[in-house]
Amino acid sequence: MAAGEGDDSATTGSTLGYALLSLLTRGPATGYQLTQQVKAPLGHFWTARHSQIYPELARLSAAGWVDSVEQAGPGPRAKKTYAVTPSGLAALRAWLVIPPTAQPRSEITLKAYAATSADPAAMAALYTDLAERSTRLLAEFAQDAERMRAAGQDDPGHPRFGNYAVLMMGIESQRAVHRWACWLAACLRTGRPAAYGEPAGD
Amino acid sequence: MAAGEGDDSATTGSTLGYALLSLLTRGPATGYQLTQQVKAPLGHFWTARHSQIYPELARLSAAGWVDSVEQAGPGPRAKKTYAVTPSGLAALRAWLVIPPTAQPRSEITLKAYAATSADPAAMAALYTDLAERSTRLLAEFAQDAERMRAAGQDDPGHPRFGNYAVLMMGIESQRAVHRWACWLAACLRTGRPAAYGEPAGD
DNA sequence: GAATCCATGTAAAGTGTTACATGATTGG
DNA sequence: CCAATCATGTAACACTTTACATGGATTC
Repeated sequence: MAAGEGDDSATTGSTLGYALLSLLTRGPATGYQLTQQVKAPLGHFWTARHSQIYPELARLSAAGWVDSVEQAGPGPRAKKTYAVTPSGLAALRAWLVIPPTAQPRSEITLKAYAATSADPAAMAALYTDLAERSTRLLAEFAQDAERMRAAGQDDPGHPRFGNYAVLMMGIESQRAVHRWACWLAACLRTGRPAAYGEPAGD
Repeated sequence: MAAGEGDDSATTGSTLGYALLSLLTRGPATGYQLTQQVKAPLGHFWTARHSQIYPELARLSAAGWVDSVEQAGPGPRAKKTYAVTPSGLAALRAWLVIPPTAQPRSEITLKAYAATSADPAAMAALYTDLAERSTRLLAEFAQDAERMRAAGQDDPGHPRFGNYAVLMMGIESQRAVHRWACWLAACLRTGRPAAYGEPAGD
């Protein structure tokens, strides 16, 4: 430990840092490009704004987990293209196999918890809308999945297999949301216990 | 607007505030009791620590959305039992019918995005563990659901119908996680695209 | 010439976790 | 007597969102 620079294996990263490293394993990118790439398919399960991404890239760079090269940018500042370093990849690999503990947060489920306090018709409309939204998303995701399978991305050996895996989770989640929202809307509309799995006029 | 106190309908609450109001619609409770109650079934989709709950109760009280009565507590401070006020209930009802926009966050899905960067056997073990965990949770949730149905909580007219609705979402979510984790573990174990819906020796 | 995209950053405010701090009561 | 439960709070830190700030290049 001579100068406190370079690959210090004692450094700990944030989840956002590992998310950015994951994105950079697809290839070098600028902060701006990462901001776009985090939108899909990762955005269904993880989001970050540019205001969070730029400082985090600086931290990753200070930790020696990414390298950057500067080019003349369009604006007043230089454009920086980042790439993962070997120590960054090692850190990512170590983080990946740690079982996650974070609990999910779902505002729509929280609202269901208090469903009986609100107007039943308005709440039923909320969950009917949600069911429609999930139908749209499922159609969209199914198309994406078809395209990925055609490109061989459903093979675990493909470098972008992770994109396919995340999309599959999106499909499973939206199927779950759709079934639940249909059931809940039916309950609230009729005012009586509804059976599960019946689309009921959707 | 005379004194700046009482029910000021312009006040805006945080999601946590509405979560606490939702819990209090089940009946008056202390901050400590709310801390316990937020664990299940709501805890599968929303959590909060006591350090967040106590200050939020103070804010709700200042907004006139809850009332509190003090009793002699066991410790150095008085024990406060909170109850929702009519203006608090009105605020909750208004919030409930606003369509939520917050995106869910899932660390386990984020890790899947970078699955190909890690050791396949270690990653397969991670998702096999996840599948086992979801199996355990599903058995637990099924029992809870059975108990609730026996108590008539599956009726939208029951005051605790929301507990049942949240539990149903828990069941749907865990089913989705189970199918996905089994598929992903099979992919990583065999190194080849796996078919969906086959439990594959679980 | 107006809008959008590319591209980078900072500041302030809000939300959430971990740790600190106190003390009575109950059961083993 | 030790541990857990009941019961309430604060402080410091980490994470996230919203808003502020700049300015070139491209397209309508």
